[in-house]
Amino acid sequence: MTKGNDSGFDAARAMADRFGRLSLTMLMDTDLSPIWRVSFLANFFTGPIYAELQDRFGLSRPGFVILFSLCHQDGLVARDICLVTGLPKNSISRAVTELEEKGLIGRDTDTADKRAKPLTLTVKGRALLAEVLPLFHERQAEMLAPLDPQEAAEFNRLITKVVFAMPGWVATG
Amino acid sequence: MTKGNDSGFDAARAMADRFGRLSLTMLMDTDLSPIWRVSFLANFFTGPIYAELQDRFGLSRPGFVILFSLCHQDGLVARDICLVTGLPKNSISRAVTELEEKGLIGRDTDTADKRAKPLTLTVKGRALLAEVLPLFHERQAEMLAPLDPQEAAEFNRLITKVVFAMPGWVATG
DNA sequence: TACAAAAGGTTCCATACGGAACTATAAAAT
DNA sequence: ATTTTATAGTTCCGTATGGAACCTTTTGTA
Repeated sequence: MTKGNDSGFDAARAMADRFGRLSLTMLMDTDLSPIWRVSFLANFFTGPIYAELQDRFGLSRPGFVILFSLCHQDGLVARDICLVTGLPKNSISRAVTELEEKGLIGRDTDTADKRAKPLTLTVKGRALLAEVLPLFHERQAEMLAPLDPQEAAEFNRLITKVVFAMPGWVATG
Repeated sequence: MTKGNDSGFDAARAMADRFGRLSLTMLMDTDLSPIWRVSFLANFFTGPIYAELQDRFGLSRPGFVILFSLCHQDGLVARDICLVTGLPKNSISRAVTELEEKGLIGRDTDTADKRAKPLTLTVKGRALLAEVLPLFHERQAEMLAPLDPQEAAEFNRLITKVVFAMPGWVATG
């Protein structure tokens, strides 16, 4: 990428070429540009990668989140996944069934609470996850690439601050 | 909000209460936490507001984006909206038809290019938009509230930098 | 010109999605 | 103890979604 005094112009032109001239307005020149930038980033960032996941690995978005969650904490139940993703419980239920049928996770019944069904990652599930994770790592690296280390650290600090203030204003479902 | 040396703890507890303990792990302690924070913010940020838009005003997400785009630039065509949102053209086509039926937008036929159908905001559409925009403004203010002015400026600078680097790595659809 | 390729929109159709009702178990209340 | 209320998951079903085929107009090419 050109690093000159015209790099701002280059970036704007590349943006317009790829996303249309309107995108410049939406990202920079409206009252809602800050919020639009967040949506825009998340949208074009995660959208394509989940599509690729579906195509290449037959793994749905909820499916991936379940595997990813389980690799960090075994024995989670469906409700845990619902809370952290905001997805409705029937979507998670379907995805769990699907993952179990594919042998990617196991589903027990809690002896103490027979309603709950703790989930565990199988060897096969862990292997698929290992295959898939690099895609996300690459993507994340690309996202942060334009920032130097100090900027990246500051960006992470600020977005963390914003995110941790959310419980105060996000509607309680 | 409590501003003491325990505010970090308070924030973490509030987060766990609202989104589950797992959310703390996902937001802070994984290799993909940076990317997760972006998704998380966008998800819980825009999700509820679009649901409210549908319930209270019968306005779909594509519907809102179309109105919002048109208020900044009249005469846009469906394709412009597709590019800036990443939504497929049939979704936009449906939304446009719906908005026209409700009298919120007008749809001409370009005399120079009879394929294109430039859209315009009607008085009614402009009025609905004026009614709806405050919701987004409030939401945006809440998002940025935890940051002081310098931090907010820096956050905006950094996310802009990230977003404008996207054309280099987002797949060309 | 003609003819192929591309582009803007619409329609068709299979699938994904999420609200609501339901089952089964657990906790709370009287 | 019995009844009510709440919770974990599943199933049902109408709706929304998006890929693919299609129509029409425009652009590029021989």
